[in-house]
Amino acid sequence: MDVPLAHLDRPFDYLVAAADDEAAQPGVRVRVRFAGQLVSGFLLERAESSPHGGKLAYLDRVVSPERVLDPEIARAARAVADRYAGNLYDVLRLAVPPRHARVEAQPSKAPKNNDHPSLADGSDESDVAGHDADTEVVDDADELAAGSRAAAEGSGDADDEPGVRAPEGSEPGAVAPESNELGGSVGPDGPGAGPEGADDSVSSDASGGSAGPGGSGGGGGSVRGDGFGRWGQYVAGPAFLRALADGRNARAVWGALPGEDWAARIAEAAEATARGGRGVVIVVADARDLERVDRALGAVLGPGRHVALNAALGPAERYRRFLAASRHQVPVVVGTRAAMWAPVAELGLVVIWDDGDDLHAEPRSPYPHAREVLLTRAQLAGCAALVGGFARTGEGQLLLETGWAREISATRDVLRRHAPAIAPTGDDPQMARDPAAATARLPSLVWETARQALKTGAPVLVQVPRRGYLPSIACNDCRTPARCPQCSGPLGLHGAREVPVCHWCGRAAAAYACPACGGRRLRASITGAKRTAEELGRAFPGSPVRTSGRDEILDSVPGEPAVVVATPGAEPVAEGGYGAVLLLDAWALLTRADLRAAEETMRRWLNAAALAKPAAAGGRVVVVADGSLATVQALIRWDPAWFASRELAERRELAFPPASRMASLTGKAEAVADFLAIAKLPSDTELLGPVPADEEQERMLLRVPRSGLAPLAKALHEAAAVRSAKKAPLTVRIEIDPSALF
DNA sequence: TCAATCCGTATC
DNA sequence: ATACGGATTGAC
Repeated sequence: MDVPLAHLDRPFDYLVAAADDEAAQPGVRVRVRFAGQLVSGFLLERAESSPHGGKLAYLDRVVSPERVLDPEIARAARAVADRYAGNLYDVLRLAVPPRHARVEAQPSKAPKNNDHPSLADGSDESDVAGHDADTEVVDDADELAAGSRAAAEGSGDADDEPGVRAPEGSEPGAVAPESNELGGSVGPDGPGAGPEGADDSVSSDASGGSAGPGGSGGGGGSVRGDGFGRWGQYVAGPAFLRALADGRNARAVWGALPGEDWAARIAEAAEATARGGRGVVIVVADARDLERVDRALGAVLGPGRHVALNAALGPAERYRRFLAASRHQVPVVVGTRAAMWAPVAELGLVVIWDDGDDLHAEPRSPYPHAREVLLTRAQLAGCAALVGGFARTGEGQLLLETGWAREISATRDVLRRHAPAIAPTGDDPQMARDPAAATARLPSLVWETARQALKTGAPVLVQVPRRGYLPSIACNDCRTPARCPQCSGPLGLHGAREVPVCHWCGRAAAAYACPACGGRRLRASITGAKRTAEELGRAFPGSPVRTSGRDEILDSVPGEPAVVVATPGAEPVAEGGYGAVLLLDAWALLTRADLRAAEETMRRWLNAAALAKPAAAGGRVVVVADGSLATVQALIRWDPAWFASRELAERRELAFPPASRMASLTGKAEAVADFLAIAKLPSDTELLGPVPADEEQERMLLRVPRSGLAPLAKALHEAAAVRSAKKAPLTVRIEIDPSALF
């Protein structure tokens, strides 16, 4: 029910009048009288009786017979709300788009074609008009128990509900189960799910060699193909597709080859799943990626078999496409973040592409991340999952290390055939010190590489940093980022003060000395250097300069000589691939005041470098940085797996997420203090802070071991419930896995 | 002794 | 949030 109070975050039972009996099915929107006023809600479940002692009221009305809340979504939403210490209704608001009555009434013409005149829903009959509940049948009125038990209160008592049985310690919401057997074999078995849950998921399968000899990674037409097509280039690729077609719940983390037409690969995976009679949900980060997958799906599936959900759609079109999925007229849904909640019949596969992109983090309470939502759905539904990207996140690595998922990647051999030649320029202190005027001093390798590429008739991509990164500090001598000696949080310089202060715990590090070299002097990091790139462009008068950035993003550029200047995430695809990719943002990226700085740098570099031609076709990548840095090493060798494993190991050592889990509490100082006084935090909770936040607020960070997230989330939600029950005037914002950790 | 008010608690 | 009940206070 649409009440914002944490202590009312549970189902309530109502009687159903005989007139509503038919329409009042699980999943419909309802209006009920609650505490004297009419509120909206969803009907979760019908039941014969209620455990509620007091008197029951009648459902005020069924808003519409459309069953917009799929039971699978309802269960996942409850799990996600629990994981994020949020209210179920807040999650449902994200999951079910606002109703559009006119669209709902229109004959359900499926998106593009769709022939069958759909199920004849006698919806004309079920008008929601007048009905007086009171008179008629008081006694044999059904009662709708809104699932007191069914909603998987997670905690409550030990009586769990059949569907949500999960192995001990392997909370679906948690990114990776603590303990687990072979990937997926322990997953709960949905009611009519396919063959017995057994799956040896992606067994290694050496049949990869038969890949098409096509060579060039460029998006050359043929998408369809022989057997497993391009998936054959990956170890375990064919096995994965076979598992999808057979309806087994294989789960994989996929590192795409440079130049890969990844959208086509995803479409093929979707097609295999749909061929096996199951549904697919695909989530990508932005509209450009969506466009690519949309096209690829159209090519592979044919018309009318999928819908694309885009945040930019108007309410009517958005609801129309949602209904197409909800009414099971299409087996495949692709979209940006909000599509993570798309209902499909018989969920068989969830896919997320480039899960490190911060657009996957939902900005509305309770701030669930698309990867977590999709993996929770996969876990609960016992279906397959694919986490793909050129880069690999710490979370992706964790899925592999815990055995929850298997790796899909190419052998070094295959990789070598696809990768561009990548080289560092070596550290360039002048560049670092004075980026704005550095053009003349750009390492000659950069110039040479660009010039040669243009000469061969290919475009050149220049990746430059965006402005406005948070200033952080690093050792002036060796540039090791300065971290708090107490809690390993990043240090920053507040105002003109000279003493660095920890962004996390607020402690001043007066006597800071660099742990790497002992240096005592600190320097602020670089901000932007766009001008550098513009000057660079002007240095090649023969070639046009095109820019792609926040204001105007280019989808693609032709395969002709041009200098393309782009900020991370806005790089256009080049027809036939870029002859050269120049990465000029090393220091700005690497010294960012974010604990994910290195991972994010890697992701952006790989995403840009993946657009280059293979080395054999002349593709070159130059990164302006010191080749001895681990991040640069990983790029040169195109080894995101090595990098992610190293990164995760380091985070384990420093107790950073996802090796540990964090939550943040933000609010007025008194409110945060009150909250903490009430909360019964698990004993292994570590408190960091408080640290000042915006608008006279402060922020407290809580840290627990990775396996301890569920109890922490529960404790936080309970504390919020106590506070809302006693009408605490000042609110505290709870964020689990806060995205901006600095 | 009754009525107006305050506080705490439940809200199906 | 609101709405209700039971306790409390104050005036007749």
